Amino acid sequence: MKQNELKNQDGLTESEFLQQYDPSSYQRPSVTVDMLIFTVTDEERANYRKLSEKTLKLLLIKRGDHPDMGQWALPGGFVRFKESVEEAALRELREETNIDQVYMEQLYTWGDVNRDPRTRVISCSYMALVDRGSLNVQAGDDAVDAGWFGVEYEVVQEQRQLIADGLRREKLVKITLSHETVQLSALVKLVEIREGRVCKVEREILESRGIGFDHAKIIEYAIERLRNKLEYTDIVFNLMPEAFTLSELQQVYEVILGRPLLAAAFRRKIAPMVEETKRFTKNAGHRPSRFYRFNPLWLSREQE
Amino acid sequence: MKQNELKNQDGLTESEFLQQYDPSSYQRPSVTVDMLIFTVTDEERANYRKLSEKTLKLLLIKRGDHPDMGQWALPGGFVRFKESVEEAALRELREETNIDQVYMEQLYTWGDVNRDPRTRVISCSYMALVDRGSLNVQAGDDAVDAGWFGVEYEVVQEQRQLIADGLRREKLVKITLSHETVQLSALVKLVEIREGRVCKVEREILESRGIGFDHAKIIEYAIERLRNKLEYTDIVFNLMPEAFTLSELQQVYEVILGRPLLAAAFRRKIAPMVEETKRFTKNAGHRPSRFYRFNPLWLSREQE
DNA sequence: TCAATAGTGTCTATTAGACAGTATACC
DNA sequence: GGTATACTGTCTAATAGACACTATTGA
Repeated sequence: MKQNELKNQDGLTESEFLQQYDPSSYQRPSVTVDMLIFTVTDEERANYRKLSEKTLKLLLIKRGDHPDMGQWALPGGFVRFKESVEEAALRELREETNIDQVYMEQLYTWGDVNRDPRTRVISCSYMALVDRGSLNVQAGDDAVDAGWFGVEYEVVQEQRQLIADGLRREKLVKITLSHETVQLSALVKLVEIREGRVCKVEREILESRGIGFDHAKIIEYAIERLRNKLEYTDIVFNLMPEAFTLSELQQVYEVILGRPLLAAAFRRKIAPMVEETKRFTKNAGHRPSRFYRFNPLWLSREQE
Repeated sequence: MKQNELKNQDGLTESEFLQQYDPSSYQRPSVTVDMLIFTVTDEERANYRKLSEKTLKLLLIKRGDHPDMGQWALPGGFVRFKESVEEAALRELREETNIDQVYMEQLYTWGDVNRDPRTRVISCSYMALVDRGSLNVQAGDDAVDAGWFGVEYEVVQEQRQLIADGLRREKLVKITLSHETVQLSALVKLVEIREGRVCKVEREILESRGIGFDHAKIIEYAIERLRNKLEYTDIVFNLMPEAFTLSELQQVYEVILGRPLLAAAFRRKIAPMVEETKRFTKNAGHRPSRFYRFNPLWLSREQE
């Protein structure tokens, strides 16, 4: 940015203006990042020839200090004055997972006034997708414990209602998070009101068992985004190892979308995104499956 | 949030902890909102029987003080300590356009360290779509002038390049903004690097003529989002008056997407989103066109 | 009558869903 | 041989692109 020689109403040039500018003259909110770190894991096989099932997992930290001490929350922390928001997110990611070569994207910024009892906190959420193989988790510094929670997302109620000059849609989503013996859950209400031309979506936490702050809302949002992007981008491959079978890939889609897919159609759709390898699975108790890898020449449409 | 009777490492309960918590102990960034307020206007008709052309317009404010005094920038301002980020956006919108019943959505939060020479500023951008009819613009308080700028978006170069273990895509976008005799322009470079599983998109401003701060980048991002959402949601109707013809609607699509559409396919696709009225255009110099209105029963897929 | 737009019909290509049918390992 | 998965073929339905064709007005 070039310096500006114009003088403002007080007769100051840009550099004079900046010299007298006092940033401490009003109260500022704090800014944090919240990380939604997802991965997919294999569960135990029920029997030697069955495929192992996949589970979508989310990393949570047990809060070791106030506020919401003892509850589980998204990893995250304050954005430092001299780092960008993205750098803060990468730093948190590294602190929690010990890796930094991962896919990460910004989700949404949560700006309500009373999100945190300490002070006014605006939080910018990021979603990271990591492949289980490259992972070696450790608890963050201010956390008693960290855990990968299995994620379940269920729409328990859906309503549509005509109102004056528009429509109101309501959806109740139950989110269940489980890790060893710990089970957390939340009920999030999504309301979409359309009145005339105004359309507004609001999220409200009706119940939050063991999940700190307003993080249930953020988790709900992230799962929706993940599901949507799964369908029109190639982000899945961030959850996969270097080589994978198409059945595994399909399982990952199914566990994230929460519904079964037809193999034939799935393979057709996925075909241009992957390339064959010469390797096959072994000792499966059934027909071996070919390994594929991501085809980087695949052209995704521009995102977002 | 319930108070917590647990004691932390210092032996404090939650309420004791909050009492001794000092939020002023470290330096904080400022948070602002930047508003991308779009509308579509009719240009003069070239001849009595031609249709008038549509133009996509964006509201910009001429900066009346440092920094970037004299340049044009997105309307916006600081988020106050006791208002939510969304409230701040609505407030700015009201200050600029004098209306508050409009469509608005959060776009992205820009968190680089040196975005603003005054101090560290994190900016949360919002897009608002308004219909020209309900509009009566006035300049904001700290602005010398406000103007609706015609928006042109042109991809001037596109490159794909194989790199070790991945792909690099580069796109140069030229944005031109014009209002009366003022013409602003910017060249934004978009780089998408895909190395192994890591995928990153970065935006860089190569040239910015008359556009303040890093706003050219934000404008580029907003236009991309607007284009994408046009295709899979019903946001167009926020840019339309209560009643409109399908040709007008198609024109709006065309001017935003920057390419012509085939009428037959367009009508088929749009059909379930609109409902007929009994009114027709008059004195057009050609066959009259039926007016339609938005059908609020149309079910958009869940957004984002 | 004709310029200019409004609106429809239909052929084709592509894609998603459904499901049957074949292939192949390992116990 | 039987089980469980891998993978293909094909019918159908839905949708998008292309383009020709008909309809309707005001000057």
